[in-house]
Formats: sequence, structure tokens, C-alpha cells
Amino acid sequence: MSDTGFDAVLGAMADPTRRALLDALAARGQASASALASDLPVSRQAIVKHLAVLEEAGLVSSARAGREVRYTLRSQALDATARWMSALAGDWDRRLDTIKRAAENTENND
Amino acid sequence: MSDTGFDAVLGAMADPTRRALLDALAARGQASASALASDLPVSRQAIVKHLAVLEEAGLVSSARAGREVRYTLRSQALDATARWMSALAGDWDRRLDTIKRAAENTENND
DNA sequence: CTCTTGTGCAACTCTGTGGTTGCAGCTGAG
DNA sequence: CTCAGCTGCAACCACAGAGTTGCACAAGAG
Repeated sequence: MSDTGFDAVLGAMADPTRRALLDALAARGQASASALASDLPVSRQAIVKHLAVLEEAGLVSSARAGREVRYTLRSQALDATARWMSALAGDWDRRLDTIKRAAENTENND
Repeated sequence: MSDTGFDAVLGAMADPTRRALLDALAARGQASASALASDLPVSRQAIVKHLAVLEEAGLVSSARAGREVRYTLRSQALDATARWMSALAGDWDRRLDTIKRAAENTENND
């Protein structure tokens, strides 16, 4: 229940460079690893690795275009994770509320 | 804009042990580090470190109760991050749409 | 055909950090 | 007062992964 790929998204989003990469990709809309490498202060190889992680998490998708590989953002995984987090937050509230009531009851009923 | 503590939340949530810890805390509603240590297969010290990270991210709060420290879940930071992610997903969609239209225009207008 | 450019693979370094153990210091319980 | 339990600090180990460099290969441009 707590693992339909959300952990992959979380792990991917946790890295600053990766978020910057997503930003750069959002700005370009579509770009190759080499192009993105010129936006960030890291080597092309590092970019490639990050893109692999992001693709694994479903945050980007790749498509070969001639001799280069174009990467595109995929919002669905991000959106799904957002919903999951929101639901989790709600769950916490619910549980805490339940426990708080129980505590008050015990306190009163003892 | 992309950094009001969201990165801290992301970083905190990215760790499996930390998520398990949050789960355990959700189940208990409130617990000390020692108590939580009995729920997870790691030492108390590891728990303490994780709790520190979680507190730094605003996901839990601590309160001294006599000789022990009680930790409680804080849903707001999680919820805020969820909203941020959702907004980001929307932003991606918007940008991609814009770029796609531009591309079609160029294609048509050339 | 040749040159250029982008990709893919592999080996390697090094910092961050998750995890451990040990010990000292408080503080409530008896 | 004394004991037990929980916290806090510090040193230390080990692995993951972020980043690099180097080279070989594929494919459009001239």
C-alpha cells in the first residue's frame, strides 16, 4: 500500500540536482542529455544517470530521435504521488484524532 | 519558490526506515524514541537520528515529558508538500502544452 | 567518404549518511 | 538515598550513490 512506486518518486525527487534537471526539462519541454548538460554544472554522464533514475520513477520518458534521445516530463507519477501524500496526511490526522479521543475517554473514565 | 522546506520533506520521506518510523508513530500516536526502537529493527540511536531529520523537516514534533521525549506526527508539512507537488505537476502539464502548441504552430507556419 | 556530435559502457573516486557501540548524565520511582 | 530507564554525545564503520574521466560506437552533416 505504501509502495506502488511512490518510494521511487520520493527518492528521485529528493536529489537537488535531479530537481534542477526536471526544472531545466520543464523549461525546454523536451531535450537530449547533452543539451541538458549545458544547463547544469555537471557532466553529461551525471545527467544521463539522473535521467535514468527519473525515468525509472516514471517522472520522465525517453524517445530516440535520430542519433539523439529526447526526454520529456511525465506529470502523472508526480501527481499520483502528490495524491498519495495528501491521503497519508489525512490518515495521520484521522489516527491522531482517534487516539486523542481514546486518551480523553480513558482520562475521564478511569 | 521550490524551497520552503519541501526539499527537507522530500529528503526525509525518501528513506524507507524513516517512512516505517512514521508508520509506527502513526500507530502509536505518540511515542518516545526508545518505544519506537522496539518497533523497528534498528538501534535506538538510529531512531533518534531519524527523528531529528523528521523534526527538521517538520514532519514530527517533540515534547519533553518527564525523563522521556514524546514525538508526535505533524501532518501539515506533509500536506503542504503534497499541494506543492500537485501544483508542480500542473505546471509541467501547462508548460508542455504551451510548447507543444508552439511546435505545431512552427510546423504549420514554416 | 570523412568529420562531427551525441550516445553508451565501464572503471574509479569520494563524500554523505544510515547504522552501530560505548559511555556519561538526568530524572522519576521505590 | 539509591536504582533503573531514557536521553544525549561522540567516535567509528560501511555501503550507496553522485560525479568524473576515458573510450568506443552510431549516425546525421559536409
